[in-house]
Amino acid sequence: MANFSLTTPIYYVNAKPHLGHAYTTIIGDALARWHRLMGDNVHFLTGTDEHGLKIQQAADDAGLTPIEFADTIAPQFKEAWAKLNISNDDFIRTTEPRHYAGVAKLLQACYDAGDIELDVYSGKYCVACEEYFTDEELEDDLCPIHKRPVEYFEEENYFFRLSRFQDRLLEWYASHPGAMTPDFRANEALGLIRSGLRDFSVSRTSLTWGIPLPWDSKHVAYVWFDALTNYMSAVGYGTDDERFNEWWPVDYHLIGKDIVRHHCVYWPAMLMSAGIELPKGWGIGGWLLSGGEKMSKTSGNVVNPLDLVDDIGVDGFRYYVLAETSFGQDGDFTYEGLLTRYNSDLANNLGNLLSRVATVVDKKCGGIGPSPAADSVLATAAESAWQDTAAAWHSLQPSKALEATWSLIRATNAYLENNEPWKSEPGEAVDRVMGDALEALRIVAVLITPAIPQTAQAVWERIGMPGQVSDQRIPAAAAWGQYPGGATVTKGDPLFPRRQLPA
RNA sequence: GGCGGCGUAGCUCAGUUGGUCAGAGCAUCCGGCUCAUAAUCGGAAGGUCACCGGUUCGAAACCGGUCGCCGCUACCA
Repeated sequence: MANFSLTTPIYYVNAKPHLGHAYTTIIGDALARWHRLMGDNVHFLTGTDEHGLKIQQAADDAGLTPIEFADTIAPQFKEAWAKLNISNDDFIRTTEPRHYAGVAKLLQACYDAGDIELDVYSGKYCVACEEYFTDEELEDDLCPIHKRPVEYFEEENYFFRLSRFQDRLLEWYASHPGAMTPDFRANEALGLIRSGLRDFSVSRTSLTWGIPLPWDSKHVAYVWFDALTNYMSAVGYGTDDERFNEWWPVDYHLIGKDIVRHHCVYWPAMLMSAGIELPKGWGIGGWLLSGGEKMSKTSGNVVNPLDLVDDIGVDGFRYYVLAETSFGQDGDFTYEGLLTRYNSDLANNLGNLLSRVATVVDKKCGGIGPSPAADSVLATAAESAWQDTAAAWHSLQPSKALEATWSLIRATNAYLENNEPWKSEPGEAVDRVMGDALEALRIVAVLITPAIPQTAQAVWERIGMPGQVSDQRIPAAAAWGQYPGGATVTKGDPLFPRRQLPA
């Protein structure tokens, strides 16, 4: 059994879970479930990033200590993922002891390698923000947030000598083509490296809410060494070498396009310095916009994913997110689009297919599902459907995977039209057609498991299959002809009641 | 400014290395069916493949140019 591990970014606890978090996490979950279906031993990691100035400030504002504050937000992410049916195997918080151990170990390794050195960070600093700004960010030399003059400050920081890694990074990526997906995002990342790399600071003395440097406790690790290291500390780096060796390197880091630099440039350089193997892959997603714009309170387009789950169901939401967007590209969430997808694909195609099959089996076969024919024309449709579905998941294209699966649903609807079993008297001819349709639905149930697991199980049970569909294994379970004659087929309420589009 | 990408049916987009490549889904219209959630199946309509020029026996696809749009360009989806 092969190991397959993947990660989402860890989410900063200065905000509650929103549509963007849900988007990346759902894609990760579907991919994790696909690999479990393939029989891989999967480790799917997500978590929360809890250090830093903003948390310290937010905690102060709330009259809490930083950890008390983080303790109020982190559970909200866990609850959100539970509600979205996210099957993460672990949830790491950067405030956990195991993470402290991992960060300390990585920092020490890079320090020992001579790639972390004391230097002076200088820049223009807004006292109100307690942040540095670049000249581009300043507006007429004023802080863009407070509109007040900034001061020139110098601060003693430890720096990671990223500038030493430009050639090594380019060489590594050249010898690992396809590591970053999709290609156009990979090109952007390579462009960043070619344009020259500057050292970056890895510590602050002005900050207290963080992990102290092992060799100089006056300094606290600054964001990147802290956050990125979660991917390793979660699987034992610094605490359990055996476990770490089992799970590292990770197969895929799923990330958003805005953190490419840190994951595809900083992170591999840090690992090189420490003498640790690099990740095998990066999946770089676009943003899920809302009504064509990035979500923001001011434009009033903020979408709460949990509200949508209440409205359209967890699988309705998951399906929409996975089917409507092309991974890598920005997607656009619209409520109309959500309902249109739901009606056409889930209610009309899949849900209605299940309904009509159950009814005909009830009327013509006494409610007992007949076995399929080995030479059904649907067998070839099923074969190409699962192969195309598999290929799409493996190239990180959920929307294509679903499209491929849906081709079998369409073929099955057409098959029923061509044979019109409802016109025939009960008998062998009808049994054959309905057995084929049920077999197609069995395979569909398997193939939709990663995307819409709850629905997959419901279909599985309605057609009378025993046990958990998630226990099925591809490719064996995708092979034609396994629906056992004699199973009880259940008519029931529509899986996806059609929804009225708002006028 | 620099680097990169895009402009194909009303909409969202597929179109490997140039030769049935002019396609899919949704939407629209017509017809069939009535087992089914007014669902489904079939068919039709609709595109000078942004524009101009070039290479070629042949280009949506290769080259040059024009117009338009977009992404990335150092701190967290």
